[in-house]
Amino acid sequence: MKIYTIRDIAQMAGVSVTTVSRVLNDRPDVSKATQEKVRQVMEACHFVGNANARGLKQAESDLVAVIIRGRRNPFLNELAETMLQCARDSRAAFIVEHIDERADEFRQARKLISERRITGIVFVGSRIDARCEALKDVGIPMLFTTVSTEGTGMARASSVCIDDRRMAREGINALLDRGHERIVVFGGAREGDDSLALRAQGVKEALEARGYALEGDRYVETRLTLADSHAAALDYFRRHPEADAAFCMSDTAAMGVIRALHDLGRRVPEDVSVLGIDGVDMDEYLTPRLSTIAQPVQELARQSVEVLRDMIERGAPARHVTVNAELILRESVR
Amino acid sequence: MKIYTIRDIAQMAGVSVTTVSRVLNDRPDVSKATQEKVRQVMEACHFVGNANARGLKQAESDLVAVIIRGRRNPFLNELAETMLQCARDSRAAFIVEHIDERADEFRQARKLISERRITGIVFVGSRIDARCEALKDVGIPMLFTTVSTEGTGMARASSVCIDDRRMAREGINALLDRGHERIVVFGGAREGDDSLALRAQGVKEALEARGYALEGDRYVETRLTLADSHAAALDYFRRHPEADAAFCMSDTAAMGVIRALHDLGRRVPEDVSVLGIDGVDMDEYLTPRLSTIAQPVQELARQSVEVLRDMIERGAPARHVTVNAELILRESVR
DNA sequence: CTGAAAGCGCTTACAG
DNA sequence: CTGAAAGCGCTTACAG
Repeated sequence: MKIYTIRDIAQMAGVSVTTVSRVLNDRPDVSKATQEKVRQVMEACHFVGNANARGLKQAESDLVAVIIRGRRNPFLNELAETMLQCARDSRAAFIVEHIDERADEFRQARKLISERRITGIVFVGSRIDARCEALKDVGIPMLFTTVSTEGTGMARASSVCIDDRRMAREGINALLDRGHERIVVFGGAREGDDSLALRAQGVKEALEARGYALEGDRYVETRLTLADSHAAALDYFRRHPEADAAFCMSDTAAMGVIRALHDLGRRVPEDVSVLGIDGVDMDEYLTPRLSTIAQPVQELARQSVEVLRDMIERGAPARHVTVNAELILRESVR
Repeated sequence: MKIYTIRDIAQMAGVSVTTVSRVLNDRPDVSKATQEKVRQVMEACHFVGNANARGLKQAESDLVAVIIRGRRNPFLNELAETMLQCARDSRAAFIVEHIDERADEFRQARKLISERRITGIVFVGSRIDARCEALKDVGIPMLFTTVSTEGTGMARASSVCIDDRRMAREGINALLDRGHERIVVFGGAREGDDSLALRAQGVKEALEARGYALEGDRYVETRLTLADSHAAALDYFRRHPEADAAFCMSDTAAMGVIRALHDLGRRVPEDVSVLGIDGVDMDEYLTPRLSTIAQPVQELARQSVEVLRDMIERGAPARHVTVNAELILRESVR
């Protein structure tokens, strides 16, 4: 497999390197005939330009990095996939990176900016905390999806997300409306401006508005993985057999919790109702079908692409978009 | 955020560009003192070299591409993740690409070879068919995992996989041993040398060895997604209420089938046993817990990295490794 | 419409 | 141990 360069093509087509470059980039200022000739040679050689050389020279790279937090998170992967589909017709090229949940995606972002001279960056499922400081002087458009960056002081960071706090309130209200009085919450850390922290706040507000207090042990802090939520739920329900509903801060966590309940011989939803949040394909295929607060994946993706494009192509300032999530009650809630 | 170049660093440290490059690449021929000085300046500036420039010049790029077929396939993602972990200490850099199941990963591979001058390529979950022809003249080491490339004529392609045919036989035997006589199979296309085709052959052999024929309608060809397997199973079990076991060619498909059975009011495993194949974290958290033929993810990953490294670093010829899968019976099989 | 030339930021012989 | 210079394969003013 011979790898051709633009020089090889130029030689074979009997034109200059400049002309080949022009054809390659669909510039209008090439005669029809020349264009045809060059294109033929390129086809015949299966010519593909060297991305390194292009990236090195080109000022306007149109290269956008997408950093997904967690390779195993089905929701974030669905969202990223949908975003890429929405962006398919844009002229931007994407490099997609998965980063371990425990790694620092902001460091990685800075690295990519230097290393690849990208023109934009998307964070899928990032957490907002003190590390934001590291991104304040970033000069390229950034887009956070599923989490708000309003008020973080990152001038060039837009965000598209649901109203986590409100949806958490709705989730709790739905459980209360159905007669559940002893609700346990499996969530993440409650401190910060994180979407998980916002959900925790929403939970608290909703309970208090109805005259319930959120005692400490009704909120279980856990990593939202299958294994951790399962272990946390086994432990909790053994100690609190009176609990009649669980609100889980991700659908994955909800799956772990449901399995724990079954392990303890409790029925879902007859004995305990379970509500998740995110909304993934799988929810409808579980037994029982999982009730959830579904993030609008299409809408998140569409808006994210639009906001980022506005910033990159039209120099628009950062903006913050809230989209509507939807409470979907299926079998797992009584 | 200023982006520094090697020239900036050289200037600030009062040395030549060459020297900075040497420090950057950990070459031994730099005095301790100079090294220290340069390193300090680099740290202070958070210097990160331009990957495009490096890639353009460097002959030995040590850049390996990993192409994963399907962003939504939990098993392949687990496997890829594990491989990257195994390779963490190697000096190679990886670029990971997800490619749509319907897209042509071989075209993508050729593109990457030209575009990025990679030195090696890994296919995770690729299908083997006529398109292989396109890879015969590829000059760099290739490694296929979960599928065998023995006998395909791709000189530089190694492979690491389980014995799909044998494991399919074992799966069928396990079901037969437990008294199931009306087994339906939800699989992929039966033609070709694909791992799915091999599994189909194994199924046929096992049934025939015990005196059963695999009539046409006992093998349901379907895409192994939740939605498709669910629809296929609904249709099948409506027409064949007598079927007492299902063997599904992926765990994802098994989930869709179980949901369909529940939709039809059939119990798993009391009425119908369900066996999957692959083995993912989630299996143990489903209700009922999913029985499966588990591919040894760690072993696949470890061997894949080793074989590829042998080829790249020591010029070893292609080789084909078979690792042992394990039948794990859980609640979904009676 | 076309081409010669400079230059992107590195690495790598080569010379000292 | 250190540096000046060539060159990787492109793109982009600039000139014609």
